[in-house]
This record gives sequence, C-alpha cells and structure tokens, in this order.
Amino acid sequence: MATDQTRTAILIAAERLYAERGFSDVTLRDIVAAANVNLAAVNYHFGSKDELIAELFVTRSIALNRERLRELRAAEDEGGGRAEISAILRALVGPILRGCLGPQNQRSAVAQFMIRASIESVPPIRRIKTKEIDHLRKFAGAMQRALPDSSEVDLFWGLHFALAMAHHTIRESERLTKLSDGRCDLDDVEDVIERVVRGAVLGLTARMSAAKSAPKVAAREAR
Amino acid sequence: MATDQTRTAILIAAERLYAERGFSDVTLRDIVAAANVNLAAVNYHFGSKDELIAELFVTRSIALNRERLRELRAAEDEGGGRAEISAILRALVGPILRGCLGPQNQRSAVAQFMIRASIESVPPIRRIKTKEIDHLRKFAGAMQRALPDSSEVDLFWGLHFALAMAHHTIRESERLTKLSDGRCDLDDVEDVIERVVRGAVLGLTARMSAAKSAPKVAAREAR
DNA sequence: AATAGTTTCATACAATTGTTTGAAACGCAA
DNA sequence: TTGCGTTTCAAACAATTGTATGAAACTATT
Repeated sequence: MATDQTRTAILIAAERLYAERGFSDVTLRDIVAAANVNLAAVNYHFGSKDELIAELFVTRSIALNRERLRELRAAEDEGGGRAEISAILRALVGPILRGCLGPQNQRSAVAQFMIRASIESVPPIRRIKTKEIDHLRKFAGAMQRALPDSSEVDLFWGLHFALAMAHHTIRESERLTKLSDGRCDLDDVEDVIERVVRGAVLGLTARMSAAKSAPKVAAREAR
Repeated sequence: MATDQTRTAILIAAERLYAERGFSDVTLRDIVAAANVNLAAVNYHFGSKDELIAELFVTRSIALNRERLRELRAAEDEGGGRAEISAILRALVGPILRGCLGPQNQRSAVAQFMIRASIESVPPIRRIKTKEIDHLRKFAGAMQRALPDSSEVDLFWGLHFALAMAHHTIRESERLTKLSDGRCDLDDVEDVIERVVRGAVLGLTARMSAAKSAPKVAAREAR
C-alpha cells in the first residue's frame, strides 16, 4: 500500500476542484485528470463518487470544527472558564472567514470546500450533516454561560444570525464589492470578522443594554 | 396561438419543481411530465432549457422586486418621503420571508424559486443577476436618506447583513428548528421579520446611539 | 526466480440528459 | 373543402456521467 499516493492525490484534487467550482460542475474525469490518476482509481479506492465526497466532508468537517473549538477553548481559558460572548462568536465565524476571504493565495481549501458543502447540499453530505448540530450546541452552551440572563431562543437566533452573516458574506462577497463600488473591503478579513461579531453581539445584548436606543424598531405598521 | 396553454403550463410546472427540488435535481422530463406536455415542447417554446430558466428568473425577479418597491414606496409615503430605516429593511426582507416561511400551503412559488436561484446560481441566472444590484441600490439610497450620518460603507454592510439573515434563515430553517429543539418558531413569519430587521437596524444605529453599550466588542485579542 | 496479492490501466457499459427530427394533428382563412 | 402555418407528438440522437471489467503492471513474500 506504500503511502497511498493515488488515494491522497484524488482527495487533494477533489477538494480543490470542488472548492473552486462546486460539486455539480466537477466530474470524476476532471478529478482524475487533475490528480493524474486513472479513472477507475476512484471507484477502486473509494467505492463510489458519493463515498469520496462523504469521506472528504467528514475529514474536513472535523478539521474545521477542531479549529473552532480550539479558539473557543482558548477564549474560555483566558476568561477563566467563561468566555466573552464576542470571543465565542469570533471562534465560531473566524476560521471559516479567514479560510475563505482575504488574499487568494492563502485561502484554505478546507474552508472553501466546507462552504461549498453548506451551499450545495449534495445527497451524501446531507446525510452526514446532522452531526454539525452537535457541534453548534457546544457554542450554544458557551453562549448561555456568557449571557446567562438571555433567553435560550434569543441565543439560538444570535448563533444563527452570526453564521448567516459569515456564510452570506463569503457567498456574496463579489456582489457586495460590486454594490459598494469596492468601498467594502472584503480582503480585510479581520475587519469583516469584527463586523460580523459586532452585529451578532449587538443583537444578543441590545435587550439588556440598549433597548431604548433604537425605539422604533419594534413598531409595526403596514400590512 | 390561442392562450399559450402549453407555454404557461411549462412555466408553472417548472417554477414549482425548481422551487421545491432545486435546479440540479429537476430534468426537462420531470417538468413536461408535471405539465402534461410533450418533451419537445420546451425547446419549441423556449429554445433551450437555459432560456426557460432565464425567462422564469427574469419574470419572477421583476415580480419580487416590484413587491419590495411597493412596500418601500408605501413606507416612504407614510413618512412624507423619508422612510424609517426599519421600514426600509422590512420592505427588503419581508416579501421573501413571507413567501418562503410560514404555513406550507400559503408559501409563494415566486419567493421559493427566487431563493433557489440565489442559492444554486446556475449559469443562465448568473448571467442576468447583475440587474439585481441596481435594485439593491434603490434600497441603499433610501437607507442613506434615513440615516444621513452613517458612512456609506456601514450602510452597505447593513443592507448586506439584512439579506444575509433573511436568506440564511430560509435556507437553514430546518437546522435552526432542530438546533433549538423547536423553540425557535419559524412559522411565526412576522416575528422572524422583526428579528431580522431588528438585528440589521441595531448594527446600523449602534455607533450613534448605543456605542458604549457593548464595550468589549471591538477588543481584539487572540490570534 | 516464482508466486500471490494489490494496484493501475484502457476500455466498455448502462443510464441519463438536453436536443433534434420529421411526420401527424390542429386551427383557420380563402 | 382545400391549403397553409402553427403546434404537438413519438422517436431517435449525441453527449456526458458514474460504474464495471479484465488484463497488465507492480510489490513483496517465499
């Protein structure tokens, strides 16, 4: 078996191509061409195309979640077991944003692949995706410890909105650049992260500290 | 030509199927089966599959934008030419959220189709999508009038985040329900709209009115 | 060196897809 | 009714895709 050259060559090429062009645009023939291996190698080493994608997703999902948890633990340690809400959210959205934005050359295939997976939702991935929820629960737990007075529902919405802003920014970065005539700088990743975190934190903390600052918000009229 | 029965039957069936199952899962044979017409009818009436999708997208895009603008104008009229920022954002995200969430039976195929289009980004749609930016500029303009002291960049980010929260909520409604064990009620559309609008407005107005309320937000540590 | 197990390769297969074709059916004016 | 343009239809076509096959090449143990 040696070093599984062929196997890993396929994995690397598949991840890169899927990350760049999406699942629906990339065929097995594209992958084996990029990996410089024979077409039949995919079925020989992985059984089927779906199993290749599944293995890729599982591996990368673990890697991304590990990085997120690493940052979360670091933040918790720094705060003596209780992390700031902003640090928690930064740990949640930072890794994916850093991996998908910024200078082209230092973007990570892992993060870009995961975004594709979260966008396209191809069958083999959909089947696995349930596990992601367990991962998010850890962040929900940390948020609850950071903001013990907030309602659970509000916390879930805050978590959800943080991911919303992060993912949408990655997916529509081109549109935002065009809309703003380049004035929104998507290459300043740390600035983007702070904007996302700030937006989410405001939504989570406004009830307690800034409830009266935006009076008209709750007013309903139309319909 | 009579009433173009076949043509419209194809359009209706295609919109419903695409909205329900996405572009990649629906074949022309699925569409003509649902529409009860012959396979060749698609190419006869539309030229190609891509042109069918393009016509659908253009039509529906116009319909959704019209509804958004109608609500925006209504809000502006009520405020004597200057709409509240919350009303502007409500006009932006309300129509799509109302069309995609809530009771299954009263969801609109238009809105669901547009979400699919914004998610999957199939070639014929990508080519047209530039026009959407012009539409968003109108909302950016209204926001600028509502918050003349805000920087343009912040306004664009606010607009972007509002759409982020709306679209992500539609796409990941199932996950949010599961994550929160059903405690986040996605069927209460008006509540969802208020949460999205509130989140976006807070981000836009916090600098002026609640800057000191969330002190730690801007602090950077880790790395 | 010989052999057994693993891996690679060219090629073929079967299924699916969008598209085309040419004849049949239809609608309607002359 | 006749004739003509439009629309429908069944069938076939060409291209693409994931998968399977069987022989060849390779590896390593005996």
